[in-house]
Amino acid sequence: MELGAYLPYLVNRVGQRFISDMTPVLNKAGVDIQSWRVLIALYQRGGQPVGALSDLTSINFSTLSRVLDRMQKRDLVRRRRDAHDARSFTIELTGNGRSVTEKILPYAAELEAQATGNFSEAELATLRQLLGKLYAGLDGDREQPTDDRLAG
Amino acid sequence: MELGAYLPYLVNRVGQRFISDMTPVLNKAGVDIQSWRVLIALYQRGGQPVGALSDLTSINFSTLSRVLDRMQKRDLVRRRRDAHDARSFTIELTGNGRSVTEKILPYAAELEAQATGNFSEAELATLRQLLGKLYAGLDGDREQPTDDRLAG
DNA sequence: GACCGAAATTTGCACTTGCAAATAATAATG
DNA sequence: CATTATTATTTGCAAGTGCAAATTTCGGTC
Repeated sequence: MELGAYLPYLVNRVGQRFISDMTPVLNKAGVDIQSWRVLIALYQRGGQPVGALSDLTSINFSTLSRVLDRMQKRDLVRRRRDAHDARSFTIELTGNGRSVTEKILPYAAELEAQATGNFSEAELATLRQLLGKLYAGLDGDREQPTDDRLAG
Repeated sequence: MELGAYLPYLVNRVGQRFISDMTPVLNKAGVDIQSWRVLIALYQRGGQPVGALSDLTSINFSTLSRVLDRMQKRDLVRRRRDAHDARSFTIELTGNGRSVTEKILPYAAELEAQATGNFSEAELATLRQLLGKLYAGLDGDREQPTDDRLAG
C-alpha cells in the first residue's frame, strides 16, 4: 500500500489544509472551526435537534453540546425546547448568528473556488459525487466481527 | 451554496467516518489515530525529522512532539539525533512499531476496500487523482518545503 | 571567535475533546 | 398506574490540542 494512494491519508490531508486555510478568517470573526460547521449546517438546513446536528456536522454529540454552550454565550445560536418532546431541544441561529455566517460565507466560497481553480466543472462534479459515494460506502452502524488478533 | 456541494463539508464527513470506523481496531492495538498516522508515514517513507513528519501527517508540529512522546513510551518510535545537525532528530520506527503497524495494516486495507466496494477501478483512480489535485490547489505557503539545495 | 538572526524542536498554558456515567423526559409493559 | 426500558442531552474527568514563548543549535558576518 502506497501512502499517496491511501484514501484516509489523502482525505485527512485535504481536510486539515481546509481548516488551516480557513482559520485566519474564522479567528477574525471570533468563531472556531467547529462553530463554523454548526453555523453552515443551521444556515443551510434550518433549526435542528442536537442529535441531528451531530450527524450533520460529524461532531461527537457530547462535544457538540459544549460547542453549543460556547456559541450560545457568543449569541450565535439559541436552544428552544421542543413543544412535543421536552427531552429535545431545537437549535437555531440567532440574528447575530445568521449575520456572522453571511459575513464568513464569501470567504469560504472563495477558498473553495481557489482550491478548485484548476478543476473543470465536470471534474468538480465528479469529485463531489465520488465523495458522496465514498461516504455512503462507509456505513457507520455496521456490526463489526469480534476479533482478538490485535489484542496484546 | 448547498451544504452537500461544499467540499470542506464533504471531505470532513468522510474523514470523520474513516476515523470512527478505524477507532475500534486501533483501540484494540493500543494506538490512537494520530499515532496511527505517524506509524503509516514512517512505515512507508522511512525515518523522518519531526518537521517533515508534521508535513507528511498534517499534525501540528507541537502536537506531534507530544504524540511522539506517547509513542516513545509505548515503544513504537525512537528519536535519534541527526549526526550533522544536533537541533534535529530523526524519528524512526522501533521493531515493535513496525510489527504493530503490520498487524493493523490489513484492517486498514480492508476498511478502504469496503468503503470503495462499489467503486470501479477507474473511479477509484479518479478520486485519488482529484484529491491530490485539490491538495495542490490549496494554499500551502506555510507548509511548502523551502529547498535551498537548488538555490546555489 | 563573538554576535545576531534563523531553524528544529519542546514546553507552558488555557482550552477542547471523547468516553462513560448521569440526568431527565418519554414510551412501553404488566 | 408503577415499573422498566429507551431516547435526548449534558456533565465529570482524564487526556489531547494549538498558540506563542522558550530552548538549543546552526550559519553567516564582522
